[in-house]
Amino acid sequence: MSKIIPPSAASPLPKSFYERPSHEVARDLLGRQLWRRSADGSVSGGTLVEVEAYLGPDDPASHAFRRTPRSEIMYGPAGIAYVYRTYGVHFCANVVCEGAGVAGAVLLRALEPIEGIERMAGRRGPIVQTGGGAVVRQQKVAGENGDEINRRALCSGPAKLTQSLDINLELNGADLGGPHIWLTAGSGRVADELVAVTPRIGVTQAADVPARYIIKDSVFLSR
DNA sequence: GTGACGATAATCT
DNA sequence: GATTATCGTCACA
Repeated sequence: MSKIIPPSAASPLPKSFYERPSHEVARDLLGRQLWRRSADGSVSGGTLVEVEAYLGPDDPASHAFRRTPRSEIMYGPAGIAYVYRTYGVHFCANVVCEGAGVAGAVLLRALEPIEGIERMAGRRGPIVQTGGGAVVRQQKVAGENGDEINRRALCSGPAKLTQSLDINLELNGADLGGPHIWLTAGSGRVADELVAVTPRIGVTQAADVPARYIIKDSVFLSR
């Protein structure tokens, strides 16, 4: 019996992958694979299908539009994670790009779940206690009697993705070469014919700038 | 299928 | 004190 080698065991992408402008990195991240090893040792992850590029002082939608303590990480070296909390209740995960001194990052918005799907579903719901004690019912991810998990409901949005993969503020600044979080080449750079670019979602500034890169026929996109 | 709404805390002005 | 790179629920069509 030969042991099956999971795709998460592949070598992490090199630092040089991230040391490029955000738009290039974003485009090239499609089809690559994101992996997360939780404290219990389990690995979850899958193939990226939707990302957004964020720039520096020229991009009003970017946190790095102003250089502040929070955005300082986007001005630092490439190849590390930038994780922040939004709306008081969710996390978003980014990949820092460019060289030290130049701000840039790519927001990871959606992926096709491949490994650790049961764990993802467990982290996603069906019921969660919020900080204030309120009980919030979440989108249905599994049937009443242990039916098949709805893989589309797990990582089809930036905050769903972080919840499914157990990504939180502890990972802010983490090296994307592992061991807690890493990216691998997947099946390689996806063909241009599969890629589309649209305006970014949910931003109020620069709302018409095309910077959202998607695998256009994927069923695992947000929305 | 669409649109309004609230949760909730870090960050910045 | 205002804003926010979101999500799930509800009402309605």
